[in-house]
Amino acid sequence: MNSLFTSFRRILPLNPNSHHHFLLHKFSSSRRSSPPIPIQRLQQPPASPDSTRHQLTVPDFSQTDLATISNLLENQNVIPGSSLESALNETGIEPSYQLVQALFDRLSSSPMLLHSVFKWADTKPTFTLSPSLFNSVINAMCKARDFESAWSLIFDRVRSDGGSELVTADTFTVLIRRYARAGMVQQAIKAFEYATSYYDIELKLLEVLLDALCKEGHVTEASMYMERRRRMDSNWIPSVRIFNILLNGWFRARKLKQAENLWGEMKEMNVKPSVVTYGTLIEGYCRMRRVEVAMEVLEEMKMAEMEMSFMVFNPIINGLGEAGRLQEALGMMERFFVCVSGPTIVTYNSLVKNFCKAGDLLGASKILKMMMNRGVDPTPTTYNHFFKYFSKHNKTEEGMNLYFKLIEAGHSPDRFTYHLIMKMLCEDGKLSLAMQVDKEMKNRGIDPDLLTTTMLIHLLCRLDMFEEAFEEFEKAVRRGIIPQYITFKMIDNGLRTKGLTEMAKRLGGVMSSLPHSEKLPNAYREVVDAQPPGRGDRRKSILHRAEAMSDVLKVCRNPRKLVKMRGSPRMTVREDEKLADDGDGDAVRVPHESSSPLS
DNA sequence: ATAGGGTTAG
Repeated sequence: MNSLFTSFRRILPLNPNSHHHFLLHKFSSSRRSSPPIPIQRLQQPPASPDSTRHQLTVPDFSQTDLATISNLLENQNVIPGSSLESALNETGIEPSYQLVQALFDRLSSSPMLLHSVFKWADTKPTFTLSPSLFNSVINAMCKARDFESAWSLIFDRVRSDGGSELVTADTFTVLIRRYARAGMVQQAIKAFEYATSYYDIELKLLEVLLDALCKEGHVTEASMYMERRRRMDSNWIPSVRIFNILLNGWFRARKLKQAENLWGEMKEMNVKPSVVTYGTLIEGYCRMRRVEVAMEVLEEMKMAEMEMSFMVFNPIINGLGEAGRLQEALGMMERFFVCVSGPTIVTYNSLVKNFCKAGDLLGASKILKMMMNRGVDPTPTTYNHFFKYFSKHNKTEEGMNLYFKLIEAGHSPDRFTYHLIMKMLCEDGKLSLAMQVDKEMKNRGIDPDLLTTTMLIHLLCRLDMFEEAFEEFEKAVRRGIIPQYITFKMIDNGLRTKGLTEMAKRLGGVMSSLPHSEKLPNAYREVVDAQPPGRGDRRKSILHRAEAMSDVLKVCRNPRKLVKMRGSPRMTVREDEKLADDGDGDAVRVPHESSSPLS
């Protein structure tokens, strides 16, 4: 830290007359001690609904058992299930609720192993299957797209009269949501119809069905299904909840016209809108950049004496800010103050963002002061908006000033903060600072990633420091990062031009040991073909290209979010192999037909 | 987990 600070002063002498020096004092006023790095992690298995019910029972699964079985499964994964079952029996391990649950978590991608484990546990007399464990088997099977096994499990447990202790409405909820997620709309509907023919749970499940379809991007189908039911029973009036679900679906799909039609229909049918309805409308209109209309809805809501909260104020304040109407946004916040919930961190962050976007840093820091006076602490998101501004306008010095202030005040920058800072420093050619920030980022527990590594290496190339670039390249690979092909090419070209063929060969060796594509952005190929590596403005455009490319490579961690944003023309999502499994274990969508008993 | 609920885009 100290060396970083000194070198910073050497490279960028502090300028007390900087336009943005007022920022220097803002963040430090909420001085607090640096939060300790959490060392201990929870050792216990995640609590499940069933285990919390018997809180006093000693956890009944040992890590050794889990390891033994995991090991067994790994070595058996090509041998048919029957032999696996006997192998499991030979271990002599008694299945328990938690052990089985833990195994399911590990097996979510392998339906066959899942099935074996389930059968192994299920045949033991000491093992009793609870409804929630049963549903989690169903869930795991469906997640692995083995709907057929899920159905056969259900049919095994359903009595001839259709009743069952295990098969409940929740079971079908799981099934329906999973079908919807897999894009199998017809199967989702069939599952719903099957369930409702046996159970008296139609209303709740209908909501589940429509909600699942809407959330997975099938609003039209959801809406058509509702219409069909209305035609079947002309007296039927859909619940507010159903209207809300569909309204939300239309807005998510950015179909304003349809949303408005439904809203009209709702009024025609005298279905009284709820707070959720108003919230959905307001948020929806704001997202469609129709703040004006959103504010009309707000007035209507007031007339209806509905309680107004951050659910309606936040989108409007953000909408006004996005439209550059910052004074009105502030005015709206005044109204917000008098309501019970009052402004939240989201409100302040949104205002800070839009003041920064408008280039009004003074306004932004006033918001900052306001929020801290009200006891709301800024989050990394808050100050990232400032960094965004500094990075965009090449205000490296101001950016670094802010960075040091934050560190001194005990704040913890996040990954995005470091991305912005590194971008700023690399574009500005501040090599030694960039190297040190990179180091500090590591020390603070944020692992360097493809993006920061790429920026750093490309800077080295720009500075004709190809040997150092190679060194960083190797380091990155050792940390498990696969550099982009363009990065390799840049170093390779540089080394060859400098006559360092031996090093170039080593570089080539490292690269070919890595799985990689050989695609290059067009802009790069043009430049390289036209002129050998050198300095000049066009080199800079390469850097920009490379950064843009690595931005694209950022993987969305949560597939649900992709689904949420789907249909938005302003969002470009590459639905390719990069969208593979994440923590939740949801598989990539692949069109796939099921041969469930219903299809 | 699921009726809205948030985070940064040219």
